[in-house]
Formats: sequence, structure tokens, C-alpha cells
Amino acid sequence: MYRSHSCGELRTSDINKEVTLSGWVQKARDKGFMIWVDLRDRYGITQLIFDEERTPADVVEKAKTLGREFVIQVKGTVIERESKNPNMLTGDIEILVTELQVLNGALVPPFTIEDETDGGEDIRMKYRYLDIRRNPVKNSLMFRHQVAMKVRNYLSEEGFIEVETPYLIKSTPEGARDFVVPSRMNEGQFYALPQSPQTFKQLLMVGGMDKYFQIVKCFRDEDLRADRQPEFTQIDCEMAFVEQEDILNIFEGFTRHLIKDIKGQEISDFPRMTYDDAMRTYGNDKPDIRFGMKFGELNEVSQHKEFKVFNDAELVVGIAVPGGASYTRKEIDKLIDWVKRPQVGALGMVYVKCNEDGSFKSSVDKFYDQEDLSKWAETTGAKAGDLICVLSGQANKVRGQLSALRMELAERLGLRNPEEFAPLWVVDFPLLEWDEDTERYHAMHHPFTSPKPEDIPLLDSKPGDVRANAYDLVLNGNEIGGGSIRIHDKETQALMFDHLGFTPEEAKEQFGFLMDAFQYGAPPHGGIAFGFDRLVAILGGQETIRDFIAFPKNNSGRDVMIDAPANIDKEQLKELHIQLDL
RNA sequence: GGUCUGGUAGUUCAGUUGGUUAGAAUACCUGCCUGUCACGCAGGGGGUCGCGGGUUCGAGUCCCGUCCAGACCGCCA
Repeated sequence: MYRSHSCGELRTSDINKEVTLSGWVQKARDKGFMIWVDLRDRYGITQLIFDEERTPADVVEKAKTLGREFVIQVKGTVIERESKNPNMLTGDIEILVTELQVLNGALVPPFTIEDETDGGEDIRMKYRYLDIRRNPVKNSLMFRHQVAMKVRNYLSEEGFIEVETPYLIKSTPEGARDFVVPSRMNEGQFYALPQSPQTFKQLLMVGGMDKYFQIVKCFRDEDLRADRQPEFTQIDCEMAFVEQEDILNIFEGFTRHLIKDIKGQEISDFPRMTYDDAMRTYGNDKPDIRFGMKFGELNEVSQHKEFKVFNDAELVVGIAVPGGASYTRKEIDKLIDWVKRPQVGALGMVYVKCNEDGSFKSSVDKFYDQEDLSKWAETTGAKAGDLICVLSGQANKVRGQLSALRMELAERLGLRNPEEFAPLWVVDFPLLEWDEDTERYHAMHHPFTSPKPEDIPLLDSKPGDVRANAYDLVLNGNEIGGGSIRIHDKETQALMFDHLGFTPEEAKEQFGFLMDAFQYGAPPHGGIAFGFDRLVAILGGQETIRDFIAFPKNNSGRDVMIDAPANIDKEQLKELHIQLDL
């Protein structure tokens, strides 16, 4: 028996018990006459004591050789501490050790195994197994487990069945780049890893599986971000015989439940906002609605004077920054530099200080009088003491730029409280999006998304105006879920492929299996998929998803611990009939 | 593909205008210490300043290239 108790459970009620503990040496404090060792496992830390007078001499000698992260087993008696530590759950007791066995030694770890480690991201990832011993990472992984359990339980109780779908599937040109896997038995042919189980879950609906879900790995060979990994986990859901309204209601309940159960918060308001409104009001299809700073469109109240920049612009739009009137000239100049960075790309910024005395001071006083500026303040909702930031230009671009500024300022002003949760639905997404590079439309969500029936006549005349039965679930400025009501008949699906530039032959070759299935009694269906890693990170109050993944990839898609990806040898390549062209 | 930031001791970082033997903290090692728990005290070891080239009497410092890491833009149906 390696242990009778964990390192987190002994209390004063256990005093005088003979116990066996195993764990890692967190720290040894050798005072000469006595040695204290903090013994750690997943459950906590318990202090061991080796005492010249009460511990056998050979055991004390052995204790002097213990180093950080040695794995040891001890036998001893639970005793009351002479000086207690109120900061520790086990701080009233300690173990008077009678037997010590070193189960395994350890090299000195390259960084400290503490909550506030001295190690940087790089070294922690290389020795991730040591990093996982630290509370922040350990707790994040345990938190992820908890969320996964609650998701499974909730959906299962709602009648959803978890069904596994294959990982080795077929590559398609739509959407993200695929990870491909060569097939040894089928010379020259490749599987692809799924970007999502999309077509399979639709086929499950044709198969009558009615309410399906799966917590499933998905793969996309695209560049990474702090919240994006090449392999990631989705909560994938699909239902038959549902309309958009049904899905929204069910998964609104699901989201409320999770936030209540995990964070103890009741969500009072769960708004729905159209894509158009989100873009106009927040410049963004995933608005953070925990704070205001809504867009005020200023064309009408700014394009009647001699200011050419505004007069030539498609859109003039501003936001009110709370308390911003106190910014110095220098601070505002830095803000202007910030929006002019290539990542944001604004050409300049006009500002208006709304002074406490009700007067206005702007960077364009030459063109606009106090009456003009008061209208700007009215439109943007600026109060005395605020700063109005105004950008202008091509509508789509300028919305994106002002949205970036809004998020940045909210971050700086501390308006993005990670313990406050504000979910909403964004609905009525456009079905199609114009792609400049390929000069054709592509599906904004995916090619299986159904158009709104009343918009179908626009498919030929104004394809960009057709709205889809598509919806996103947004939480605190992050897209955590998205889905749609799917097409379930062959004709509409063929029409979609046609508008996406597929020839009938291409459509048949790539998605013939789906359209065939639609001919055998496909029920109306729709669904949604949640980014599980991101959901867990946001519920955990973090921006980056990496610490919620046991073994994540770095920015370049590498696993620096096992050093993957890596070359394979010639024999392997030959067997796969692959020649490298480097 | 692009923009920006960084790379100096095991680790996290400082390093002024280009100038003597490259520093701090922490970790590590040795000794001391009668209740420690961020223990304390004394001492010690530890460096290819990412790599390559250039400018210079002299480069951690300036220039060019390159590699790596991180954030972001493009991309992510």
C-alpha cells in the first residue's frame, strides 16, 4: 500500500493515527535540529517533520538528502503542530515520520513548481508534465473536466445521445485547410481529419438519431492565436424536426444552466440581435455587451460642413469613452497612433472632449461649432467628462476599426470583468459572403445552411442580401457557438452548390453521399456547435485556452515537448507511396 | 504571407553614449541555525549575451541577414 490518505485530507481529528503518505517533495526546510518537508499530491500539501529526538537517526540522515520533486513514501504519526499555519487546510497537523522511502529521485526542475512560477511559457510547455503539477494548470484541467461532466449530464437528461463519428474522412475544398492522412492501402489517396463532424451529424438525423451530441476533437490547418489551436474540442449538437426558434430556446436553457451551475449566476437578460444590428451598433458580429460605448453614426450631423475627410466618407461613426475628457493631449495622440497601427489601419481619428461645464473641445473646431458637436454627443450618448472618438471611411472597414478601438478602451478601462457573463444570440447572418481573392461568393457559415425562405428569390438578383437561418451564441465578446437550420432536400442543396460555384459534377463527387441521403426521407433538422476549449476558458475567467488543454501546441503548431511534427523515415514514405518535394 | 515585441546565469530579468573582470533576484551547492512554513544567516559555483556576417582600435549594445518565441492582421465555410 503506497498511501492510506492523500496529502490534502488529514485534520486535527486524525491526531495519533498511524498513516502512510506518498507524494512529491514540494520543499524541505532543514533547520539542523529538525527538518520539515512539504509533501504534495493532487489533493494538497501535508507537512512532514523529522526530529533529531523523535525520529530514528538513519531516517533523519535520509531526509537530509531529499531534493525538490523527489517522489517519497513515509509512514508516521499524525501529531498536532506546536506552531500552526492558518493558511493551510492541513496547517494544524504534521506527520512525525518513522519510516522514509525514496520511490524515485528527481533532477532539479527547470522552473519552480509553484502557483507563481518563475518559468516562462516556453519552458513550461517543454516540461508540461511538471507544469501540470502546478495548481493553476491542475485546477484548470479539473475545471474542464467539471464543465464536460455538466455538459454531458445536461444534454443526456434532455434526451441527447452521444454518438462518435469517424476521424478519417474526406477532404473538401470548402472552408479551412484540412489536415490530411495518407492511406497505405489505397495508393496515392488521402483521408482528411474532420474540421467538424458536420455531414456525419446530418446523416445521423437522416438515420433517425433525432437528438445527437458529441464532445469531439476537430482539426483545422490554419494559423493559430491565443484562443485557437489546430486540434480543438467542440460540443457538437444536432436535432431533427426543429426550427431555429427551438434551437435557440433549448441552447439558451443550456447556456443559462451552465452559467448557473458553474458560476452561480442567473442570467436575467438573454438578448437576440440581428447581424445587421450588431454590425451597426458594435461594428462586430460578436459584440461584448457588458458595457455600452455603442456606435453613433454621424453622417447626418457631420457632412454639412467643409471637412472634406468626413464629406467623402461612406460612414462617419463615433463612440463615447467614459471619463475620456481628462485624457492629456499626449494620451490622445497615443490613442491616435494606436488606431493607425497596421493591425487596425485607420488613417486618423477625430476626437471631441465633452467638458464638465458642458462645452466641447474638438480636433476639428475649425469646421464644427458647439451646436454641431452637441449633436455628436447626443448621437453617441456622450456625457460631460467623456471623450468622443470618431473614425470615418468605407463602412465595413471603419466599423471594424472602431470596434477594435472600443474593445481596447474597454480593456484599459477595466470594463471587461471576467466574472460577469453576458450571453446573446446574433441571428440572421448573411448566407453568402463575397470573396475578393476567388471572385465568387462563399458560404458564410457552411454550404449546408438553409436560406430564409422569403429571401430565396434574391439568390439570383442580390446574393449578398440573402439571409440565412444561422445563429451565433456570443459570450463576453467571444463567439462560443454557432449553428444553423440545414438544407434537407436535394434540390435546395444543389441550388446552393450552384451558387457557390460548384459544377453539378463537383457537387456530386464531393457531397453526393449527402444529397443521396436527402432523397431517402431526410427530416428537417438543424444544430449548433460550441467551442469547448474557449467556453471553458471564458467560464474560467481566462483569455487564453492553452492552460485548459493538457498538452497544447505552440504558436507555430508545434508540440515542443514531444517535438512534433517531425520527419518520417524513407521506409515509411515508400510504404505510403509518397515522395517529398522540398 | 504581413506588422509589432522579445531572445543575456537553471529560471525571470536589468545592462546608460559602443569602453576595465557582464549584474540582480530566484533556483542550485556547502556550512550554521531549538518550531519552520516565501524560514533566516554566512559562503560558493554558475554565461557560446539565439546564430551568421558587417561597421569599429573596441560590439551584449550599432547595421544586415537568419532562426526561435509571443501578440496581432490576413486566414480560420
